[in-house]
Amino acid sequence: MLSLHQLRCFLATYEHGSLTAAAEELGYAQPSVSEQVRALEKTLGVPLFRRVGRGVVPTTLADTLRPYAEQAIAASEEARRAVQSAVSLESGTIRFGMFGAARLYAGAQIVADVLERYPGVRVELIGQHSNEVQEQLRRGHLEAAMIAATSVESEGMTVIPVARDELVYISADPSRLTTPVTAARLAKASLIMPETTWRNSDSVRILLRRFLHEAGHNPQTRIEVEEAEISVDLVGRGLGDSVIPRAAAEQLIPRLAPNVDWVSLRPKQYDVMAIVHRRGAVLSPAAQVLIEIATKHIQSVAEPI
Amino acid sequence: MLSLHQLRCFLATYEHGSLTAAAEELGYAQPSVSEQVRALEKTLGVPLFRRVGRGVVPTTLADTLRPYAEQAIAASEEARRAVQSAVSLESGTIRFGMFGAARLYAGAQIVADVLERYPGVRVELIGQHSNEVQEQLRRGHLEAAMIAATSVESEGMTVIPVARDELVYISADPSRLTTPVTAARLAKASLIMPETTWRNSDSVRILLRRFLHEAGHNPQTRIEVEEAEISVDLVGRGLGDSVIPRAAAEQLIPRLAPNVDWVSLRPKQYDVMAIVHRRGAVLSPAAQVLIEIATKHIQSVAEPI
DNA sequence: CGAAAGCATAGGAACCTCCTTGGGAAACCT
DNA sequence: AGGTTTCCCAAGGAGGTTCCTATGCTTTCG
Repeated sequence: MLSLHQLRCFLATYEHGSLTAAAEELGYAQPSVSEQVRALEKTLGVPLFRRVGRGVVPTTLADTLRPYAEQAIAASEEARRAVQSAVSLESGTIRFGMFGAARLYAGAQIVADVLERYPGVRVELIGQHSNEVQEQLRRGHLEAAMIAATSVESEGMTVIPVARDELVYISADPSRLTTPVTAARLAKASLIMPETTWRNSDSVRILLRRFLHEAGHNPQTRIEVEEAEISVDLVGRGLGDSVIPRAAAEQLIPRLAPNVDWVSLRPKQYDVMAIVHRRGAVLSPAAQVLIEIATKHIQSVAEPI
Repeated sequence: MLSLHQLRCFLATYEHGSLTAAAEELGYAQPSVSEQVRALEKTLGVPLFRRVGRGVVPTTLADTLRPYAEQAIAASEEARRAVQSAVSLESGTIRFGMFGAARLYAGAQIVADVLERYPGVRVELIGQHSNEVQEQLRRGHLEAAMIAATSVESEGMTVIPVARDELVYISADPSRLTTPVTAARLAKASLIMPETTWRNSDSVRILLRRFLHEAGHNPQTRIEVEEAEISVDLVGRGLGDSVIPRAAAEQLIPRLAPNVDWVSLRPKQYDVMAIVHRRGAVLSPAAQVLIEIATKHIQSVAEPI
């Protein structure tokens, strides 16, 4: 089988017209280079050099081989270089999981920050929802992620809480916002909830279910939609109320439904955001950078833990 | 050190997302591929796959590496292919030595014939003079050549005579061409001789010197020029006479000096053309092809042996 | 003709490659 | 939930490769 080592020896010999000189350049003894070249000639089945008195002379077949050999060597060296520069974050891709709400909070700003610090990299923020992200983590397609920790069955995962965000009750009807909403009142409300696909494992849903169960009530939603933006929009149209993280409320309400306002639950409920990665994993520099930046931003819009 | 083998294992693993599948494709046991990949990771100093439960998942560094690995592999395969096609004369270069006069006889026709039979090849006809060609042979820069055998000290060389060509006396004065020219007459003639640089080792000179010496005369040349064409031209202008191979005379006189004619020497003298190569050398297909074609053409203009 | 240069060969030590076997973890299947 | 399968890693050993030193042979050069 053809090997780079053989090609290296061939090229050195070709350039020097001498096995001895090639060996010296490569830091080997002369018979070693001789052996490699002979092996190459054998695998190709053709003579590459004529052994002629003092020295060796390339055949025309060697002339034919040379450019390809050079290309192979060059590609292998390029490979080394490219990987090194990627590992030092001069290039390459940083891939990081992030659930929908967190992206809403700070996604664009995080990408901008990373690109400012590492102009050569490509950034991928992956995943729509915490559970989806978690699945990718579990499968190893992601190294680390920022997720809503409440929804995590954390087996095999290391979870590092970073910030918490209060869940607030939003409504277009000011009369429902005069006092904090209790479980009893929430159970009677007509709710519009997002994240339909993840109905049973969405962290906000889990929190609400627990909140209601503890007071002996059952959750009940009137309208299910996929996007948080749409549920806020619908609340603005007076079709129902909703419960969403406070940072999401502050971001979405002014934009989508200025007539909507919010009030706390009683007792207050918190969605916890956390960094998550496989237990025992050694994080790449890329992942560490993104964790650092994402944490900083999340903590600037939500409450640090 | 990076090796093609490692890259091959890496690529197979990358494509299958599995060491086992890669091993199967490559025809190895799984631990072997595993070892190669680990060695590659070690030499690069970076992780290329995350080992995650069942299967492995490429890291972004693997994504970075892949195109370079593919390029290196591709170049090595191209190398193989290129050499094979060159050895089968589908491509590559045929290099062949040929002394000036022989090129004059049939050079262009030989090149045309080779190209017709092997459209992909490049042809190099090398060398101005038999001695120069012979030197290149000795140094191994040429595999084989067609030379004027008279001038060869053939030690270490295999010489295969192919054709002989009579040396003829040419003149613009018809009165000197009525009878064959003897050594006595030649000694008195005013001669224009080509191949100045090779004065002492040119085969025609050697033949003439021997021809004259045997009759007790000394050679004497009036004008020395480099090119056979020029000497014929000068003979046409009546500045002297010359002795050149008959085939050269037939080719050059109509073109350069129609008023010139020729006559034999007495006794007739012959320049011998031969194929020459290093003793014991195994000739490449390319060289064999050129020998065959050149021989055919030389024998069509000169007298076969 | 002797000296120097340069390739080939030989033999042995170190290393690499590949295999088989066995173990453990994750995923899949009742 | 428990058993089975899948897939990876680890270990150990056989066989091959690589690389060295030493030596011999041929060519070249003074």
